[in-house]
Amino acid sequence: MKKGDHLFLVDGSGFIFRAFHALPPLTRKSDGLPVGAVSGFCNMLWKLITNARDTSVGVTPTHFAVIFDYSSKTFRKELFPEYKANRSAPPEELVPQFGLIRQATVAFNLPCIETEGFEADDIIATYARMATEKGGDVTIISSDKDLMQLVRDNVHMYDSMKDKQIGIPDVIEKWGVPPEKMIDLQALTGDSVDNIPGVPGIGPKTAAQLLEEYGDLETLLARAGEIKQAKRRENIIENREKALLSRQLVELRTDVPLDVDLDGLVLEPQDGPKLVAFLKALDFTTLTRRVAEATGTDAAAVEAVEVTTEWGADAHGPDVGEGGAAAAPATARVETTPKAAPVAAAGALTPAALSSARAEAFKGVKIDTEGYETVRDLDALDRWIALARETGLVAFDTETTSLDPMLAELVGFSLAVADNRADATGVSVRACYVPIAHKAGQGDLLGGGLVENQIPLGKALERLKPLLEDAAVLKVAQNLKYDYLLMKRHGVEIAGFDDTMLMSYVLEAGTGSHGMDALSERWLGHTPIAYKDVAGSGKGAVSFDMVDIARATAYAAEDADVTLRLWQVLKPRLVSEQLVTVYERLERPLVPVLARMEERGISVDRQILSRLSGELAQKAAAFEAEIYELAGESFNVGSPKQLGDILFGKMGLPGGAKTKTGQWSTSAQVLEDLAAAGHPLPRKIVDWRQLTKLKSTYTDALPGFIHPQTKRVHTSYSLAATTTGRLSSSEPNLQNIPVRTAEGRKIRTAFIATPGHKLVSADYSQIELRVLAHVAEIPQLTRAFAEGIDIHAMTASEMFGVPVEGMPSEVRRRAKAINFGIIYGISAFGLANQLGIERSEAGDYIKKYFERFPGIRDYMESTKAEAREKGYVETIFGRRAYYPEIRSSNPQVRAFNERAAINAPIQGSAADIIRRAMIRMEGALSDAGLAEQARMLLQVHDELIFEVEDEAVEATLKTVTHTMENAAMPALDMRVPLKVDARAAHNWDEAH
DNA sequence: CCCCAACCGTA
DNA sequence: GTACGGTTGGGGG
Repeated sequence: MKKGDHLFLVDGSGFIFRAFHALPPLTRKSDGLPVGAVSGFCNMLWKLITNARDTSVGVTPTHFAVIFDYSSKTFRKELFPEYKANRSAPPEELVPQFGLIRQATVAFNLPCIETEGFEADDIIATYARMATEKGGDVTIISSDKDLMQLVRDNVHMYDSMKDKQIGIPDVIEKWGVPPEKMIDLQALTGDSVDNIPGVPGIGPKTAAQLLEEYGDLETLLARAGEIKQAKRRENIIENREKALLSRQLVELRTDVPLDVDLDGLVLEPQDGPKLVAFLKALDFTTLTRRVAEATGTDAAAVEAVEVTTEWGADAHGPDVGEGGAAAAPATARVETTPKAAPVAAAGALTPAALSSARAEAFKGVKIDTEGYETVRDLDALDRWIALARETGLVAFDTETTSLDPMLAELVGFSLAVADNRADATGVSVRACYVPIAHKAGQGDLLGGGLVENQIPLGKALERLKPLLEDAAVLKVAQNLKYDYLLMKRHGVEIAGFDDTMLMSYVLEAGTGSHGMDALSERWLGHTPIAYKDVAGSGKGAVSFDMVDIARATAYAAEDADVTLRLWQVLKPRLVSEQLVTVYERLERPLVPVLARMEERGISVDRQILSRLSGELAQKAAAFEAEIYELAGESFNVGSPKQLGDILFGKMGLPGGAKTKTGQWSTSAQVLEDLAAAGHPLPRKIVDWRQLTKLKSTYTDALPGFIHPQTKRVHTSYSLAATTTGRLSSSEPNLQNIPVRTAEGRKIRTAFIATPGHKLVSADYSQIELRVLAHVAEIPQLTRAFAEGIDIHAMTASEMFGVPVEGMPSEVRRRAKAINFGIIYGISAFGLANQLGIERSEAGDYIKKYFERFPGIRDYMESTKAEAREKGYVETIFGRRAYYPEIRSSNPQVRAFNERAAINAPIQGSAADIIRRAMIRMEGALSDAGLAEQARMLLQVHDELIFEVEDEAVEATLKTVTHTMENAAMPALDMRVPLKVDARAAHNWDEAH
């Protein structure tokens, strides 16, 4: 090693833990072997070996080593037996990956270093010393704070997951001390993870301050008597020995005896076949392809190597992989690289076969993200538009400055078309990116001039509008609602579209994410460029207009490309699964409806919220004072942990339930019980929590969502977030605005109609019980609904033989709880909890209920059976909800899935009904001549909220009620009438 | 800085 | 007992 050489030291043991938690779980498809951390490790190594210069490391390594911990028996353990004593066993999915990562290192032709009795950190420290003594530079690939003491001018750290280099200023910024004082700082603070004691009560801030004042640990200990704060002074004097011991534990050794010297760490060229054989064994298709290409290896000709999950002291040496000890080694199957399947003409294929053939074909073809065209002028754009018109099919995607379509500015858009003249599977896809508003400069106040050679926004829209609004050309997008809303703000109303996200949702609700990356992975076997790799993440993130256009082209055009490929696979699958109707009647038409609702937003009175915030703050403060008084000390009331310590530790109250982490629960239920037993404090806590909840979640947060231009609040609805078919609302969530308590309802008074208007709220009465009566065909329920009888009273009367007239409220309350319980897939445990009765008594109720309503038991049993057999259940309109875990061997998991499967057709059918009402609503209002006067704003599962001109209120109430009550027709004539209550008022509280 | 657990708001 | 999303505290790197 000489000056100018650069040694990379990878903290292998640290990486695996971090990668395991940071990366999504990944398993080998053939056998479920967990390989997520190994995958992250391999990708990181490959990137550093081939491309370190383009990362924030900025240099190419000449020397390279991967360092591991040997075992837990180290010199530190001898020094301090409790060292790392509170470490729990690693997660079971992680265990097999330890061995695989060592094997990966060998496959990469990299030295794999470990030394008995020392930790990886000591070895790293030793090599770093050796290299710098020879004049070389060092980069430690880790973000572990324990290694920060090594940072120098010529020793850097590198966080590979964040692509961030850590130098001296970074250490100072983060810890308040330079790297060489990190040892003293850690000696003072200790480390609960490694069980290093430190000085109690001293955290990083205090430690940095003390070191700033006294220089170093020794001086500090010598002059501890001078510290002003009494408690701190005592602590330090008392724990002097602990601090010194901690220092010994924290300080890294730089004299570890090493078998391999620096010259043994010279970076060797990659052995293509050897590495490919390993990567293939783990099914890392993308990386296999990359490596094969870069090393000129014919991947198809390489046989996957056998891999082993063995490791540890017994597995050391060259015999790795031969081991026959405890765990049976997981062996890879040998597999050839998929080739583009020969496919017959589309006309000869069934939809199912076409979908599969396309998926197979796509999986065998690499997507080349460098081959996309950047469209720089109108002639080129016109050629693409002509191509789209010619084929009648184009994938469209926008790139913007924000995830919020109400705030986003258009930066560019991408198009993809399929070449019809290629084979019928449509494998040949061409894509382009059209930059419009990319900026140059550093993003400071002055930077940010438009990059040259971009089509101006106006010109682009002028060309794009006729294409997007022409229903004869099918536009395909992923999560179209976003692009629809954005384009609508630019005066373009997209017509004639499909949405791959909604297609996936219809096909497989309940089986995971429907985001594009996940779909691409699932259907195409392709990992698209990650957004954060283009625009950064966290602090280093930039908006898309600051992204380099070449990079933006690769990313954006790939999105359109992938979207079109997904469409080619998913569209025929909708046909073969007979889900076209669900998609076309319940999903796709809702996109423009929701986009318009979001665009309209609702008016929120800032003054009301601000006044409420003030009131809540005062009341909460008063409660806090009383709470501290009763507790005898002040503490963070918002911390369940601290609260638990006070209630069940200090005050010795009887603890009730435990949380799943073993903490005492301080839930409202537990506190209510304690209050009922005569303890004054718990009641105060409950009240305090209510007030602070209202303040932080609603009165403080809502004003921040008021749009700067429209002055209204625009929520975002997700169409594909739930398993059952419900919508969800976020940013802000307007589906959980308080209503149950008087205090909470005040928040609803802030949701108001603009002058000259009213808010109309229309909600379905008992829609889920009506759906249940319909699907389970329960005569008593059907009759009661037909006659408009109080359904809970009827239930109570049937069960307990009590006449409805003069029924005690407690009896009705119990029947009501049972009715709700049925919808939720009742259990004796849950019902007992709800009613505060014994489980046996709850069991008796359920038994009696089933005797009276045997149709419900039949329905529940048949629904469970259906879910078990088919893996999914269906709503009355044919929407599917998948429950793959219903066959779990874990009884708890199974029971949970059974209850969910029972609930899904009920909740989901109700969701379908209101979807149908929403889809028809604008037409109905328009037919009634109300299009201009009544605007639908919000949906809250069984309720729709409109803003209506005063004169149009009566007519709107009528139209809305009628549309909602008849929403199931004509597709379905329900056995039970649907009932809607609607009213109008100035604010949401009074309208509801 | 990110993630999870606990808690709690709605239907 | 179902379905969600948001806030806080706390633990981790």
